[in-house]
Amino acid sequence: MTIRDVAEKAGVSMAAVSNAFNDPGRLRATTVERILAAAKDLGYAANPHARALQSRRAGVLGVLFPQPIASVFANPFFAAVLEGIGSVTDERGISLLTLSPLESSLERAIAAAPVDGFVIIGLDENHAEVAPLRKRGVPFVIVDGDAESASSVNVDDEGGAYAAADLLLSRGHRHILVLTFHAPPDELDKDLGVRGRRLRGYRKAFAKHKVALKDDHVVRAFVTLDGGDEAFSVAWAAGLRPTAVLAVSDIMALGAIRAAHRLGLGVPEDLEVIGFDDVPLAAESLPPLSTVHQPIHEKGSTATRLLIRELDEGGPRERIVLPTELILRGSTVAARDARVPHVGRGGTYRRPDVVRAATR
Amino acid sequence: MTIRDVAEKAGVSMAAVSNAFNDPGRLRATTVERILAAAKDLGYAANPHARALQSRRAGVLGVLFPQPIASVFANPFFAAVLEGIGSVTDERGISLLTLSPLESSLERAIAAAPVDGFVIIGLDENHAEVAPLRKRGVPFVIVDGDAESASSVNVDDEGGAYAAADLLLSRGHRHILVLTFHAPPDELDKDLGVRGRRLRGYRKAFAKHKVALKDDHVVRAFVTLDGGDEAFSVAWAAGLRPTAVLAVSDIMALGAIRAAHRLGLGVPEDLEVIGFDDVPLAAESLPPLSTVHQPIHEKGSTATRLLIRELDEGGPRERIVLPTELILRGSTVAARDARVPHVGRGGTYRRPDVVRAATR
DNA sequence: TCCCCTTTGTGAAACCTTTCAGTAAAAGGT
DNA sequence: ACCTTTTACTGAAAGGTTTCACAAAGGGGA
Repeated sequence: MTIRDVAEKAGVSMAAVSNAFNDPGRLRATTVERILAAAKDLGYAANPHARALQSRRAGVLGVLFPQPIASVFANPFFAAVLEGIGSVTDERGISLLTLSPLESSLERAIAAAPVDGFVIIGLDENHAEVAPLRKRGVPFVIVDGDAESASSVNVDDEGGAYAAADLLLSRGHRHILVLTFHAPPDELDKDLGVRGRRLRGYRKAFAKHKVALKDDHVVRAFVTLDGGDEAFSVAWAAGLRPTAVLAVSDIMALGAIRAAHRLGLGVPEDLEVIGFDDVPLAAESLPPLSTVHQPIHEKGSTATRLLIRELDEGGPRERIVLPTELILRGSTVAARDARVPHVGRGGTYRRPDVVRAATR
Repeated sequence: MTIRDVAEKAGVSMAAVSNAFNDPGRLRATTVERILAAAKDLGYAANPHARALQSRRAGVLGVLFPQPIASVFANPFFAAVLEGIGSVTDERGISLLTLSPLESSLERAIAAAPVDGFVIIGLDENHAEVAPLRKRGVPFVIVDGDAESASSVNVDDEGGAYAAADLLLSRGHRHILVLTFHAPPDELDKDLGVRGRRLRGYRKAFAKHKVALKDDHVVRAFVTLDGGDEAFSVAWAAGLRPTAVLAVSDIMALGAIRAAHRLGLGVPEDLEVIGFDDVPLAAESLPPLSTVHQPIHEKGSTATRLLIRELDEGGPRERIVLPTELILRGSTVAARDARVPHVGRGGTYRRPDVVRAATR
């Protein structure tokens, strides 16, 4: 079933058929009708590859994740970003093709992906994975990463992290466990990207308070519930006795809380915890997680809009930094509202008024 | 940068360049090297659309979800299926293109998707969305749905549901709230698909125990945490006082538990709850959720393997039904292990030994 | 030395659509 | 009635790859 069959059946040229679908205004209404009827009769559907080849538009955007798909779905943060991306592509009839590094040959997959552009998450522009894209001349936008030659969308990681650490240090904590991502293999000791910026924020607060952040108090883990759980458990088993936890990701913070509970620690009375991201789950956990809010959804939607604009009009590159905000819930002893939420069976749970503090 | 440029630079024909990449054995080793070097020099990357058009292979599989992307990610079940799908596509260097019904014009998106085949989740073959696929002649496999003309992968929904309801009824419950999906608009009163089969399983058990399942005890909700929460809350507000809950989805069951806690009910002592799916989260919740286990991961991987086989060799259609298994954890008073897990702050939580009972 | 078979490589068609320049006819202006 | 626009449509090129039948060169056996 090709466009030629439809053209013959309708007694018009192939060009007319093409126009009937893509620009019906150019044809007489009755002709359009006749063509469409013929197409329907024949069960014709345009070949997407041929269309993409000729029109240089596939109607597909690629999304490149920094982690294997399994952990991507394990972390609500990515789900939220994806949702933000989807909200924009959706209204334009654009589809999403997701790629993650597990793919046996990621480079090959990236090179072969039938997409118009890429949203890259958590990878710096000079990352190896980005090269094939540039080679192909496929435009991309980077979320949570630095870029010179492309647009990027980031948040004020450093400011948010600083605010979180500052609060804990101000409350007198001196043994704070910092939970951070595992470093990608190629940047083992550099503190690059999001991880680096958040760590830098913590460190700045430590410096301000003249408190030392010892190396053994900075532990790396997988960005999953289990990762946070294990990291805290291991630190505890190693004899560390932190009174507070700073995690660069909510999901890790939640894991740490789970471990703490298992070890008989009460949160927040024995251990105060502040995460990062403010994923939807953070407000629902027991206790609700204090965290650094970032506009995750907006991150995705903004990046996508930028990319589409670049695709459509060759719009200018932009470097966007969205604000963060410290949100105090039940996993810290709230600054203004000291009531500890009642947790447990049979009781009525009341969420304390949320305390917000913009980080800038 | 086209294949022609590379051919010129390497002093060979375009066909030779193509072969150098796709079938190097046909060329002398030194020639291949020369061509590859030229390609690298020029930064050549094959155009995916042209390749797909000619070779009739895009290296992309579509995944069609039954719900808007937001709720898809909100439900760990889909994440697990996707993971199963990904585990297979991954080792073959195939990419995944995800489509969900929110897309302004789903039909158009489906028709235009540059994919080789589709894994359809939770939609019956005669669903409107499937028509454009058939029209295009794109092969597909259906997960959690019926199909005559295509392969399908399902689980023993009815058996699993029966086992869950049977247990609750055997324990003497007479006021059981059943939580089910919202029906898609086009099958409002028919009990089709997964939902229908699970409901049928419940009903069968009720019949066996000669207990009436009243209409107002079957409530429909969104398949999210909030959906389950709201459904239970509304039922409670309407004066219903169930002593047990059967949910056709874990995530809804978890939502119901949250609502129950908020209403001051203890689970399992005031309310026993059994979900369906056994998503990873089910074992982690407080209390751990009793549920009907289904091999979610396997569902995805099996379907994908089937599809790929069909694509490669035109393999025969198959209709696969995987077993389910009732798993008793903390949200029911365990049959063999009556200890109620200690829940709450500061305590040590011990998971009771899991009790397993195959549904067939 | 002759014939046949491999090896290595080529030319051109095919894949199916969109687009661009252009034509024929109808409409509009004076 | 003649010229200019506009409308409605067409023919053919272009997009970049793979594939298929075929050719040239080299090798081996008798």
